[in-house]
Amino acid sequence: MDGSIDDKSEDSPSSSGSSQPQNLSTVVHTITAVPTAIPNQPVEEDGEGHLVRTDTDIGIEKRREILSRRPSYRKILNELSSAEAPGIAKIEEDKEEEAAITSIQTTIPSYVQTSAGQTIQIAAANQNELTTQGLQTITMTNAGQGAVTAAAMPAGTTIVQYTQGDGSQQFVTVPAGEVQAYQIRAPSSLPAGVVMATPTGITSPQQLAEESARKRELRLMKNRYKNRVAARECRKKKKEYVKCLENRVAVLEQQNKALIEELKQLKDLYCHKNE
DNA sequence: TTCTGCTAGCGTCATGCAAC
DNA sequence: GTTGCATGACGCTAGCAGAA
Repeated sequence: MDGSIDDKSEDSPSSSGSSQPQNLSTVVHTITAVPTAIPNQPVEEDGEGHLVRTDTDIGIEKRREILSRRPSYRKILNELSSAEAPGIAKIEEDKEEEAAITSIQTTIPSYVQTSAGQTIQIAAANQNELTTQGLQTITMTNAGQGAVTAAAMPAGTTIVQYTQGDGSQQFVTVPAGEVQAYQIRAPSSLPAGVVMATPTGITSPQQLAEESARKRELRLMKNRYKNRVAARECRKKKKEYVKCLENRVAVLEQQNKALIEELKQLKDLYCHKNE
């Protein structure tokens, strides 16, 4: 470490995206220049002053274990700020933003299913009511009709398309022939805006597998929006954390300079005294 | 002008952890 | 045991700079 924050932070492997080889056994990551945040992380110099670690050395499992033990950015930052440097601001919950998020969260979309082969749009009888649930449009489209056909999707698959409050769209697929077997209900246990489709008369293992896949999709759909927001927050926090560390580095460098200067003066003084 | 490599940012999924 | 949150990993895209 030379005291400066390496631009190739831990974001590098992911941020480089498709340009990076994805074979984990051969990838060499350049990690963040903040080893204190990852205790006992096996690292080594790559010859250019960068700290690197190899996945082949530690293995994915171990790596995950190490990473999972890493405290959150907020925790780290708060510990940093409480331990020293009163100038470092703690990361606190952004109340305004939270409130905004809460209000946005009510726009988690609903979706419904009907018989296949139809393209229907559910219009709002009561626009206000729909708006509060975030449901702007719901469109049922048969993939066989080519409206929004995904690759490798069996012909006849029904696609449930919905539009979120922010304008983004999501799709859920239902295999052909099973749409009729579903009934629509809205259990109170589900969050507002989520309608659950319950299969009836499932017996074969294949149907069970499909059912579990559907359940998984439902769960993911339920979490998707929240997680999108959470990811934004997390990145924001991470940025603040990195900025904080950079500030800390700058402060420490200043202190280091001052101490060197002081040492120099003391040495001079000592030499003159001896003369 | 086109190509290429890099970086930043985003959405999504998986997973660990804490609270209930 | 379940649920929600935080965050790492991954894939994708857009923008930019330098090279051909």
